[in-house]
Amino acid sequence: MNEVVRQPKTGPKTRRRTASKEVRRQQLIDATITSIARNGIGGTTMSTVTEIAGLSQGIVNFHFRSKQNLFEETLTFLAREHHDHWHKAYTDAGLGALDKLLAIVDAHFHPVICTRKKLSVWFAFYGEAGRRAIYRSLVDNIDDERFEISTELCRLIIEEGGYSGIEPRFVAQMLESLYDGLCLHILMYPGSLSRDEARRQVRGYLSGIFPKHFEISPA
Amino acid sequence: MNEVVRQPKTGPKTRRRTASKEVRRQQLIDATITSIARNGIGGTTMSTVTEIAGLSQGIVNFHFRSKQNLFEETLTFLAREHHDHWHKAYTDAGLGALDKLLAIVDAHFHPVICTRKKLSVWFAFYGEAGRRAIYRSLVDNIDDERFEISTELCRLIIEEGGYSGIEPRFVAQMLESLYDGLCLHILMYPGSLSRDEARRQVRGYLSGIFPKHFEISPA
Amino acid sequence: MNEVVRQPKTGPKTRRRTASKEVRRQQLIDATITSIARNGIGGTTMSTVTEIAGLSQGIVNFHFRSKQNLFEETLTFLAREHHDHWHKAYTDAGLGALDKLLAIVDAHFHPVICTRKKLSVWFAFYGEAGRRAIYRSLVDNIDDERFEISTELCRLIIEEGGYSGIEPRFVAQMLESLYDGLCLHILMYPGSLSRDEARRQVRGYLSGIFPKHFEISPA
Amino acid sequence: MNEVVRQPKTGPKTRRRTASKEVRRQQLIDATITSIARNGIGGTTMSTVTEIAGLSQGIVNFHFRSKQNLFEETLTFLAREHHDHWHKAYTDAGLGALDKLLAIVDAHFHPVICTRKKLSVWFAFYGEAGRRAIYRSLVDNIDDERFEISTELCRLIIEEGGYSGIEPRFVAQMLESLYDGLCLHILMYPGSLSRDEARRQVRGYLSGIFPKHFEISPA
DNA sequence: AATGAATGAGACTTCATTCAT
DNA sequence: CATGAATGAAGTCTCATTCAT
Repeated sequence: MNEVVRQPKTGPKTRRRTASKEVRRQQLIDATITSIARNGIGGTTMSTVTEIAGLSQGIVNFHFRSKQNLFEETLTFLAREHHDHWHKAYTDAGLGALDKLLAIVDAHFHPVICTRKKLSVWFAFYGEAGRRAIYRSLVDNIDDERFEISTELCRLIIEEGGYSGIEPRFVAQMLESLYDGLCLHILMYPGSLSRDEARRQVRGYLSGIFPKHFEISPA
Repeated sequence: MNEVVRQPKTGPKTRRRTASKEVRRQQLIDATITSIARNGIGGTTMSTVTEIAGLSQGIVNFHFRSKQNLFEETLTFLAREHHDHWHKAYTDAGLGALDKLLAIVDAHFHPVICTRKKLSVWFAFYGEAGRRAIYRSLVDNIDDERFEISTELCRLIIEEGGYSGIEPRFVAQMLESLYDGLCLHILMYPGSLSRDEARRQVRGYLSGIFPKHFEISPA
Repeated sequence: MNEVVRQPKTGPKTRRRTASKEVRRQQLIDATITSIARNGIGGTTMSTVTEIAGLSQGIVNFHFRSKQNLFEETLTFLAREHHDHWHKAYTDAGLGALDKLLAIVDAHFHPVICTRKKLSVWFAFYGEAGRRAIYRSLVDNIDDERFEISTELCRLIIEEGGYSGIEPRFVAQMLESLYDGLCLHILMYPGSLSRDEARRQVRGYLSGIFPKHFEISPA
Repeated sequence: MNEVVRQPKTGPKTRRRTASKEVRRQQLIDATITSIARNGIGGTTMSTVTEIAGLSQGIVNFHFRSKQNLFEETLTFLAREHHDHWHKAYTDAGLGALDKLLAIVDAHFHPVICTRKKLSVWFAFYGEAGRRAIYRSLVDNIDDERFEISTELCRLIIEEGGYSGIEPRFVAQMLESLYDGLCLHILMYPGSLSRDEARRQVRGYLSGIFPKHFEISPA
């Protein structure tokens, strides 16, 4: 009664019925970023994320263990992306210390990195005690690495220029604070401060500190 | 939507103290700040606040209309306190423009203002789209006022010193970003950056910009 | 406004049965009717409803959006049931106008329709300003339809019998008031007035108004 | 040290500093009726009542024992008022049985009695199981009295007119149902049915039942 | 007699997580 | 792999009642 020759539903080529694990994960991380930007991290629920991703409710707990984990992986993703970006810029830049430093500066305000969507996530983690701790456990080493590199570059620049009375760590600290302060302003007053103006602010600061290096190249 | 006639099962166990409306309100605002610092704004519930205040659950809705309103009044309180502080410093400072500007700078890092508890609240509002809008509606005019004053002071200083190539608004913008960036670092890395170091960072920046004004008094 | 990451403390103790959306909705509507009859609409809480339905607290907000919506859908269900009942009776009745009118009358006191449980719901909506408005927005068109049909039937009966001094709308209005008044008495004094006696009351009234039509068939 | 001759603060005439108990109670009952009409009985809180009365929160529990008691006293007040009204009309009416019956009918639709505000309270009590029980415990004897009187009047009228096939209790029951049904329509569709039309409906019914009695007196 | 701040039980609602399908 | 119905803890808010003043 059932002699019809059945053919396998899934041929060797159509075996992958659904997206691969990695694709799904990235899809959900992107949706999380979008949702945090749109609804805030407190207004971001499994529903908002999965709805933006166009997937079903329960899938987050399937691919990530929990909401907490989803958030951590989202931050990790952004941190890695950010790191890769400035690190590549730093590596690819010219040989001069200033060039390398400016490459790092510019990386912070690159259109791919310095998005209001992504800034929303960063400041979501800055905004709450518990998440600040998570941030530190996940991102501190990256921040430290950049700080050390920046400090060393400043040291070289100071050496090159024979500047006096300038502490490399002091400048590096200044830069880190400026990145955050300017990004906060970009996030809060979108119309009032553009990425490019922010970049120029930092460069303006550096040109004041290292005047000899900026005499020729106004950038 | 409920209309069941309720009668309290348990008589009052603790004697009730009656305090003036203003005292209770401040008590609850203080508890809110403490709770936000301790648990984050998302982890701050009516329970955490009233427990810290040593009062009963329902009292917040009695004195403030809602949790949302409590948060807004808390921010308003801090904004007013902050404003009064720097504004008084600005008024009381010596007649020189730089003195006034430095007074404003110092006010930002004053031990009463620049507490990690209070910073927690500020950055809680920076951390989420919805709350950023609330922040702006409540604090923008204060921020604007300070920005205008700082800009004008910079203009005067530039005029006095005959500095060239410096844009007053540029410096004022820089200062605002620095306040935020440095405060974020104080909040995130308590051991690594003290209020005093932060203050010195800003002064160091200004001494680089306005060297003539700093020749004699290195502060 | 809360964003604490929650994790259920207790694993699921009862196995979860998954039913179709429509089945669950009807189950909850039935439970709502039962609860309103038992506890009143004010004493009907999400707990009473879900307990009667044997389901968990949160399920009402899952299938209906809110308690308010649950109540509205419950009323809509009863209104539709009632309408379908009298309308079918009206359609199925013999060709005579009186037959059709009596069919409508009888439908009001049919054992499936005229339950104390269901009457409880109707009068719950009559009992409060806000709910009266909801009732009107949901049921008015049905009531209007019946009123128009009844009026037309009365007009035909008057024509047939050559009755004088009788206004069709007047009789229809009388009938509508009688339905409500009698149902209220059934609801309030269960032992004192049966559905059947109520039906006979209305028929008695009509036989007084339209004597010729009742000469032969006393019903 | 304290030899000043003190005079009593409260002279014999100004002793009553505040309104008498009865005045306060009535003030609160009136406010309760207004609130029930405006907010529904479920939306009526101690606050809505005391606010309408222009008094302080805690006063209800002072003059009435509880909210429940306030509601019961409000119903009792209305029941007594209603009873006094129709009973006086019944007593004052002409000697004829029909006159007395019509006096009772008219009393139900008197402008002082048949207010939407007051109807709101009646139907609030009809609308919920628990309150229906309270209604019965408080008002049943009044309703019974009126039913018996009406029945007796109908018996007399039937006797006088020599009507056949009419059951006095049947007519009395009809009248009671009509009162409720018509009042419900007045409450729900204010524009559509006036007190006067309602009164005419009942009279129209009676004129159909007792035609001989209405031959001469048309109104 | 009156006020109104305070209490706390309980209502509605949200939502992370689970799991039958 | 994926879906989405279901659970239940926890949060916000309301409000009858109490009682110091």
